[in-house]
Amino acid sequence: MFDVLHKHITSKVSLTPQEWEFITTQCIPKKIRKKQYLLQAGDKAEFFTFVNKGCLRSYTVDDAGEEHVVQFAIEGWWIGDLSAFLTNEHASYNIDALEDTEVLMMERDAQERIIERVPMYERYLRLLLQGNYVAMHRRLVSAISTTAEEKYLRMQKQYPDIMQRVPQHMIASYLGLKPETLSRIRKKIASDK
Amino acid sequence: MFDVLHKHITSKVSLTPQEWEFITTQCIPKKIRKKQYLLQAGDKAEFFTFVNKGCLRSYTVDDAGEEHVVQFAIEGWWIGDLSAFLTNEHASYNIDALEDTEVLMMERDAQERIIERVPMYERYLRLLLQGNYVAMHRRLVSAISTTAEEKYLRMQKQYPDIMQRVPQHMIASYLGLKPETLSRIRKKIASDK
DNA sequence: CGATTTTTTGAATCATATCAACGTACGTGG
DNA sequence: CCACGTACGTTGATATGATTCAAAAAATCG
Repeated sequence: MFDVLHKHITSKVSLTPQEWEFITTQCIPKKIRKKQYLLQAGDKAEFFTFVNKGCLRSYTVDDAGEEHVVQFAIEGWWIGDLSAFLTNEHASYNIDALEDTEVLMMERDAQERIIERVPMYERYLRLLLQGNYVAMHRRLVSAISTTAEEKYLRMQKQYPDIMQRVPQHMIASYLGLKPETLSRIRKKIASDK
Repeated sequence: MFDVLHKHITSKVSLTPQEWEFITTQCIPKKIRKKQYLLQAGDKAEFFTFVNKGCLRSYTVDDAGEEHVVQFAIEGWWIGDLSAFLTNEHASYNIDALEDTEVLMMERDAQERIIERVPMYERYLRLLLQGNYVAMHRRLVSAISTTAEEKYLRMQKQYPDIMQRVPQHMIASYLGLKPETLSRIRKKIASDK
């Protein structure tokens, strides 16, 4: 049940068995069926979520009613509206399941309890935030300064596992492209070989 | 000399006079002439910089030799290669001065000394990082899902002060546009009124 | 199996980039 | 302080990349 999380944390920091035991007491396991919401825009963002199995996606809806995928998360990823979680505000994203999914939910208070009891946990969170920050920055530079094809190739290289399991039109959305455009790019790449 | 920084920190957290005094001892004031580099890609990112007066910009250079402006910073802003600073790696950005500029430089060790002595300083940093994160996220969504004109208008709304003092082609670069395109957008907006 | 969603394809259109030329502002050395 | 050279911004013509709209083919779901 907690294997994936244990592996993830101990790949970054060391824990004593007691510390790990405590962390597990703070997680709320939950199963989510495909298409079900985990979080909706406007909800209080009371928790952050670790994916044990399955696949989730977060997205915003703009004024024109268009969905924009913000993030995908598969096994071993955290997902949530980080800025809302940190600032204790209402979520501006929706999160839903693209497959039947098992997650561990951690409430804000639970995070704080862990930080108090497990000194290395704060470092783990900082590393997580940093990694997130760096990845987002790369994505921003790519979004601003490359063509659609380059964006697609870059994503394929960086997240090959995700490409294989999420619908193509959501990848298009993540990249800021129209589904038709992505379809044509794929065709072109295939024929280039 | 330290007024701007004092105002900035105390707008987010409270400090005792002694704490503030200590912080000032950890800052290295420096003057930078227009066009001079503060940091070059490949340098060790040993410090983070607070702008007292003037204007700086950070940018990357891509494989094709094109510059991409990552950030501007005027009075009251921090600037640096945050990911390199946090991870203690080499900078991937350049930072140079767009005007004659006065900064306070803070080394990594200095930040750590302050964190030790001034408990609220860590919270200040966290708030800074969060704000940064949220702003970057908005910029990303804007980059992915809006037209050139919308990006320009959004930036004008969010950073009117910066628009007035940096060269137009750098704003274009920040937005991921060509200078000619930005010129035409401005013309169109002016005539729409 | 039928119904719905997703992907593909085509043609027309729109937004932005490119290339080239020109005018203007700017700062730099004489 | 002036004059020259370089940067910068604007404009026009054209090319390219991406979107839009419509429809058909393919995949998935119940």
